[in-house]
Amino acid sequence: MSDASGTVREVSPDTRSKRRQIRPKAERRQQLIDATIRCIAQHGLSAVTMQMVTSEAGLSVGIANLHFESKDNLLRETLRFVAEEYHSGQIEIMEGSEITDLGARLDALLDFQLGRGVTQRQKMSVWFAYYGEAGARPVYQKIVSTVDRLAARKLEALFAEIIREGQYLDADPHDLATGYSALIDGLHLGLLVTPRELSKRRARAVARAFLRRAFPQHIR
Amino acid sequence: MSDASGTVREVSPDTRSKRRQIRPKAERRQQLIDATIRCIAQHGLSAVTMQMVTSEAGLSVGIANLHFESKDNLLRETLRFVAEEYHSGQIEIMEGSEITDLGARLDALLDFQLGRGVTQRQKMSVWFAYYGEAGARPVYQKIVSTVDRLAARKLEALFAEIIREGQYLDADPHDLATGYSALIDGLHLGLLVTPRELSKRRARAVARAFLRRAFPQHIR
DNA sequence: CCTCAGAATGAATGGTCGTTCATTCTTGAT
DNA sequence: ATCAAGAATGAACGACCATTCATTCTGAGG
Repeated sequence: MSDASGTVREVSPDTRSKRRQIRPKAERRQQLIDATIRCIAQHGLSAVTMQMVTSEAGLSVGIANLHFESKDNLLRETLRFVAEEYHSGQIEIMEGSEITDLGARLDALLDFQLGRGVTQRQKMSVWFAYYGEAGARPVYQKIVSTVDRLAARKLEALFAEIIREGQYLDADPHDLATGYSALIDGLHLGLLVTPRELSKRRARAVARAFLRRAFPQHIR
Repeated sequence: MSDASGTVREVSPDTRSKRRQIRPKAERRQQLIDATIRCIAQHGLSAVTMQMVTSEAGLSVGIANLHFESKDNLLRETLRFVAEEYHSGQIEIMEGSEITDLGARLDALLDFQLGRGVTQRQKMSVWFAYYGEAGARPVYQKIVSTVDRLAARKLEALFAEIIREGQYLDADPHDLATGYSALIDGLHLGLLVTPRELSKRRARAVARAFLRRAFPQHIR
């Protein structure tokens, strides 16, 4: 599981020195993207400013335009990062060869989708902040749908395998995959907007109930 | 100067004259909320400005602060309007007495949730624009969750009735209602972000398949 | 016809934002 | 030790935003 950036890093434990540091370009870019994620989660996409992001990253204002050409570009790259992290995680599970049992693979997928890494408020906030703008920004639509399509195909293939193995009649892998994905998205939304009324535990139970009704022999 | 020249005369037949009109407060408020919805859908919540909204409504800039005290308040009232419109529509169906057959009532609910009125891009855009900010704005969370809770309870009650009538064993109305609501939310999201890959027709089919698996005697 | 309460206007204001770029500083090669 | 390359800084700038309020205009009641 590519968790290269899952945790937020805090540099230089002791020295809180203001001494400027020169770091490779790739590292600064990631540092800024991480800060952007934190800012979106805390203040909302529409309230994010460049000053906010750069100071969150512990850097000066000018640096964002040095590594990304503009605010627009920084936001775009941040969305791309979050989207790819999520989808590559899914695909790794669906393609991985260490899990051969199809039911176990479904379980692993569900754990990833509703587990620690993904459902952190930070990531979910970013996710839906962009969805909210997607209607007006074709660029965001494209980034998400491009990466989404591949995951959807893989999920459909997995479902088709399960249907074949379990000989589930009148079960359409395409519709089931669409429904499952929508269900997961909806649960993420519930976790974000009404966390008081929907715990992670219950979200998992609900998703699992969906799978159990569809593939009773494979789940539980 | 002669009016026969290129200059446009003020006396055009039925066109909107620039003559200012005085209208009751409630009407102006709704006019501004409608304009706000259109602006959010077209430009995204983070790009909406007061000038944009007021000119979309065909009014002057000052008027927004006359009827709503601030931009923040206008946006809040717009969310409240959309949220209440959606949820009162649902509740009307679930409480209405003209439909006595439970299966038919479910069908009506589904038609409303994925039908013309709700899934118009405008409304969905607004919906998710606010969801995106909900993580950072407790006010939005409160508006949505307050109105959501009631609809969720009604849905759960409807499901419980159906379960009793159909004697569906090991079906939990609470989990089923949560799952169904999440599914609908997820389908709305799909319709908004990837309309190319998810048509309204298919969204309805997917939701219907969910209900059919849960309540086979009542659906289809 | 006149009056005037208050609805509507939009130029002006003050503040905030994204972006720039002259300057400073760091680092690795010499 | 010296230097050049270029990473990092942050004050400054212009653009744009929300909000204000002096002024204009409207229409119902007298």
